[in-house]
Amino acid sequence: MSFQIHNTLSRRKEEFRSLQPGIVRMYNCGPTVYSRAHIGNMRTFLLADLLRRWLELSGYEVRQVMNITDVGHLTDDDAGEGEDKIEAQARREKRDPWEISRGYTELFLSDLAKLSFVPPLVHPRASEHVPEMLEMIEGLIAKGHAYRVGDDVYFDVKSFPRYGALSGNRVAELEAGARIAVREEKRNPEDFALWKSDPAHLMKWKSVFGEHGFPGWHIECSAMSRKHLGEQLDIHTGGEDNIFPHHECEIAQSEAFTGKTFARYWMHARFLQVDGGKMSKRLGNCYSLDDVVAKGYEPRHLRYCLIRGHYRQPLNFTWGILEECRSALESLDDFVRRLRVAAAAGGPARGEELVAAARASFDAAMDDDLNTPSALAAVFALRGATLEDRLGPQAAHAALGFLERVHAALGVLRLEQQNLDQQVEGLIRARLAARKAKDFAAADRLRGELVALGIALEDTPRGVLWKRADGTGGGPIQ
RNA sequence: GGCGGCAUAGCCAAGUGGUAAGGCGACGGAUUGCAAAUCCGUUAUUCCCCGGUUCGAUCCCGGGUGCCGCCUCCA
Repeated sequence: MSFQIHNTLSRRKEEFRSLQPGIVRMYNCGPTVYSRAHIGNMRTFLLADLLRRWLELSGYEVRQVMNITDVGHLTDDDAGEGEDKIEAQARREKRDPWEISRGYTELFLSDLAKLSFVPPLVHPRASEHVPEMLEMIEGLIAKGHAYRVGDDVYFDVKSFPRYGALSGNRVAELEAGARIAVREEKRNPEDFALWKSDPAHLMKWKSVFGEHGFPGWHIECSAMSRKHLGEQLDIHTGGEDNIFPHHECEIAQSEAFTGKTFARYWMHARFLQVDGGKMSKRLGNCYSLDDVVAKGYEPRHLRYCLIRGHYRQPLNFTWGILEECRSALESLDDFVRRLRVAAAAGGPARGEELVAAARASFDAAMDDDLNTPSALAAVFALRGATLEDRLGPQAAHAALGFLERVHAALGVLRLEQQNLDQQVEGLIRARLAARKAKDFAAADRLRGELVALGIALEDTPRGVLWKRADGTGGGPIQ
């Protein structure tokens, strides 16, 4: 079975094949760093991380680029009007816009790290790629796809007949839409800004178009992907809202400039819903990772919560659901401990076919357009088999290996072994001896001491399992 | 108005033209020195509604209803 990807462009699943054998060039639309990223943002970025991980496990070298938009994203991009989002936030916070973008960039990267994202090759900043953008803009003018009006530059949508192919929008219908762009200087209402000039703008650059210019939002991705990955991408990802206009515009700019297909596979994540609807500042449910942690959850609980649904399906978030996710994940932690016990125990070889079947199901699910809910089901099926004691030591060992793969793909398990300090291990062994001698009073007293140290015990037929009260660590003592 | 998506048990969520994975929760039983965990059993007979195609549809087609997204800031 090969890797199947749902391509927004064709609206169907396609077999994934990279342009260059063994190498995948992937560009992920990243955040505009004007505020704290919320858990909905994370769902979209998680699609990128999941893809990265699965492609690598499938044997590809993945050249992954996720941009940081730190300039040029206006509150009304296509009209080329409105305020720069970062400058607007700077005004609200009464700070320098560069401070704003730097601060939120750091927070964003720290959130990704906490959520176990595999770092991309590079997180290019728009502000550091203005020369590359200008090169493309001037090239587009030279090729007749863009035109200058005063010190502004617009892309001429009518010069690119495929405009609308990704989103299904037709230019004629767009004109009749709710958005009426009233920039009379534009040739067509749907033309979008490549470069704007405004002396009042705080983040600005000199160029052939004047002293006080700044780039349009869409051009950054075309320029940065070209610089870091070349003219043709294998995969381009983003949130569903990016389909139009952002990605439609990127295609137009890049393809008009290079004459080549920009990206072959487009993948878009559905918006996360909260409390059954769109999250909103008004309702106060634009939760960030900090809110999740403040409620006592670990980042991986959120990660699990986000992969429990398929990325193209609607997914709802509530605190109650997050709590269910914690329970599910803890039962998987327990599964790992049981496996360690079974691997260390003696007994005949058996159950290897169950591990092989789980792995086959898991791989098939992931190959099917990253069907994480189905992949998770394969893991739980193996957990069931383990708890029924159907795995011999070799199979248990193999199962642990399988879980390494699961973790490499999903990043939600806890597999690291933690050693007990000698004092604690001594107490556990003393209690074991007391139980064996049927001195239950002493055993319970020792367990009390361990609880005070934050260690929980569980007696099983094969020995004692310990774990820390906070859920970390744990393993068998025999 | 244009473009698109979704509707599966108490909650969450896969999936298939031949009668429904998995998780969480709940209930009953078992096991355990105790505890915890675990095990067994039960928990969807309209898979939103109405038509149609078919030997047969939850899955295909048409219509309806509801919700969501883009077209306007948004991942």
